[in-house]
Amino acid sequence: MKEKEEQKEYSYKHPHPAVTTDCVIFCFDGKELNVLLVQRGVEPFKGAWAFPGGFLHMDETANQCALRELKEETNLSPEHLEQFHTFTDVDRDPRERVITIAYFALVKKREVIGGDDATVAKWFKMNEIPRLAFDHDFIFRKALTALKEKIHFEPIGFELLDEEFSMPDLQRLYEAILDVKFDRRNFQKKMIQMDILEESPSNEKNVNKTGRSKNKKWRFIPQKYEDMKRQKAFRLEF
Amino acid sequence: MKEKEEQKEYSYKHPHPAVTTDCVIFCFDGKELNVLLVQRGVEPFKGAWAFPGGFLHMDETANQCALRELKEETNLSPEHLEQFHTFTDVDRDPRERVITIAYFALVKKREVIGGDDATVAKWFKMNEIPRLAFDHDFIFRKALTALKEKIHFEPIGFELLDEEFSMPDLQRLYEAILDVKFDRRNFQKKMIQMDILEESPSNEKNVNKTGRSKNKKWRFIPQKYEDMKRQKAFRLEF
DNA sequence: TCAAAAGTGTTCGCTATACACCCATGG
DNA sequence: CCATGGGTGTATAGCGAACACTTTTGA
Repeated sequence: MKEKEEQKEYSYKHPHPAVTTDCVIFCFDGKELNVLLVQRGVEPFKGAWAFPGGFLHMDETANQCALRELKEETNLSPEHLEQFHTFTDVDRDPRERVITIAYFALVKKREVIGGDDATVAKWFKMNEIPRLAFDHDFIFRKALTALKEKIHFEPIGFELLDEEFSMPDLQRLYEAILDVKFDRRNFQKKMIQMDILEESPSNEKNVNKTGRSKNKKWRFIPQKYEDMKRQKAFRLEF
Repeated sequence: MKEKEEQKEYSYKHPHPAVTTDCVIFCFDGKELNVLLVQRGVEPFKGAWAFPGGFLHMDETANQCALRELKEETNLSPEHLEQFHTFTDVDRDPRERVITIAYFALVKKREVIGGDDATVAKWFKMNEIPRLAFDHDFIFRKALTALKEKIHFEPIGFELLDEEFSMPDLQRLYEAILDVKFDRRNFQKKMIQMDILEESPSNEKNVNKTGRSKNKKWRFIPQKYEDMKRQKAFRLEF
C-alpha cells in the first residue's frame, strides 16, 4: 500500500460519509421534455451517463455546490434549483459511502451547454435516456415525480418557455410534463381565469378581417402570480 | 493539544461533513397538534430542546438511522417516516460541519415515550414550543409546511387517530394541521364521498328512536384508499 | 337547566367538462 | 386541395359553499 500517493489528510473520530449533490435539469424543446446528462470521464462507471454533480465543499451549502458543479460541467446557471430528495443507500457508490442531495431545475429551451474540461454534456429526450450510472435511474424517477407534484402548486412551467409563448405551446409543455391530454379550450379558459398571464402587445398587429388574432402570444407575469397567491391557493388541476 | 485523548481514526483524502438525521414527530391530543422534543444532555446547546436524532452510521440508510435514534431516545417506532428536506448551512453546528437529513412522522395519540438513558423526551403543544437548539426552529417551520402539503395528497392524518374515530375528531385534526375552520356538514360530505371510510359496526347499537345514530364512529380503510387512488387522484381541498 | 357539541339535507352558484365551427397554414 | 393546427363560445352536470333544525351531552 502506497500510503504516500493517497494522502489522507482529513481525520475524524467517527466515520463520515462523503456528500455530493446531483442535478436533474429539464428543458422543453417545444414538443417534449429533455434531460441533461454528462458522460463520466473516470471510473467508476466511466463512459456511462449520469447527472451533473459533485462533492460538497466545506465552505458551501448544498445549493451552492449544485450550482457550482452545474456551471463547471454544463455551463448552466438555473435561476431556481429545487432540492427534492437525499439518497443514502449504503452501496450506491462502489468507492466509498456517499450520500447525494438531489436537485431538479427547469431551464429555458436549449441554452448553451458545454463541458468545462473534458466533460461531455448532452440533452436527451425522455424516451431516449440510457441506463445511468450509480443509482441515477432511481433518482430520475423520483425527480420526475417531484416535478409533477411541484408543477401542480407553482407555475414553474414558465421557466421552460420563452418570454412570449402561444397557448398551444404552454399546453404542450404541461401535457409533456404531466403526461396527459387536455382540451384546448378548457386549458386556455383555466389559464386565463387564473389571471397570471398577459397578452403580448404584438397581438394587436395580428388581427385579421374577422376580428380574430393570429399567432397569439402570452406572457407570464410573476407579479400577477404573487397577487393571486395571496388570495387563493394556486392549484393547477384538470 | 492532546491528540491521544481525541483519537482520529477515520481519515479521508478530502474533507467530509458529518451527517445526522433529525425527526419531527407529531401527535394529536384530540384538540391540537403536539410535537416531540428531547432535551440535550451535552454541549452544545446543553439543556436546550431539540428534535430527536443523531449521527448516521456507515452501515445504515438515513431512514434506518432516523428510526434507530428515535427508538433510542424516545422509544417510538413510527410506521412511516417521511424525508422532507436536508439542511446544509455551513455554520448550523458549532462543532464541525454537519448536514442533517430531516424527517417527519405522525404517531397515534400519546404512545409511550421514555428516554433510553438520561434523555428527557416530552410532547409540546404547538404554541408552547420553546426556542430550539441549532437551526431546529427553521427545520420545524419547514416540517410544518411539508406536513400541510403532504396531507393534501395523502390521507396521512389517520395515522394520528385511533382505529375508530368520530367525524368531529377527524375534522378537528385537519383543522389543527391546516389551521383553518371547516363547515361540519361539508367536511363530512367530502370525507364520505371520497369513499375511504367505513362506518363502525358499533354504530348500529347506538340508534335512538328518531333513527339517528349517536356517537358515530368511522374507520379508515387503506384498501379503499388504494382502490380510489387508482381511479382519481386523492385531493383534499376545501 | 342551559350552553355547547353533534347528527342530519337542501339549495345555489360556480367551474370543470364536453363539445362544434371557422380560419390559417403548409404540404 | 386537403389535413392539421389554432382561434373562439356555449351548454350541462357535478361539486363546493352556504345554511337551520333537532338531539345529546355535560357543566
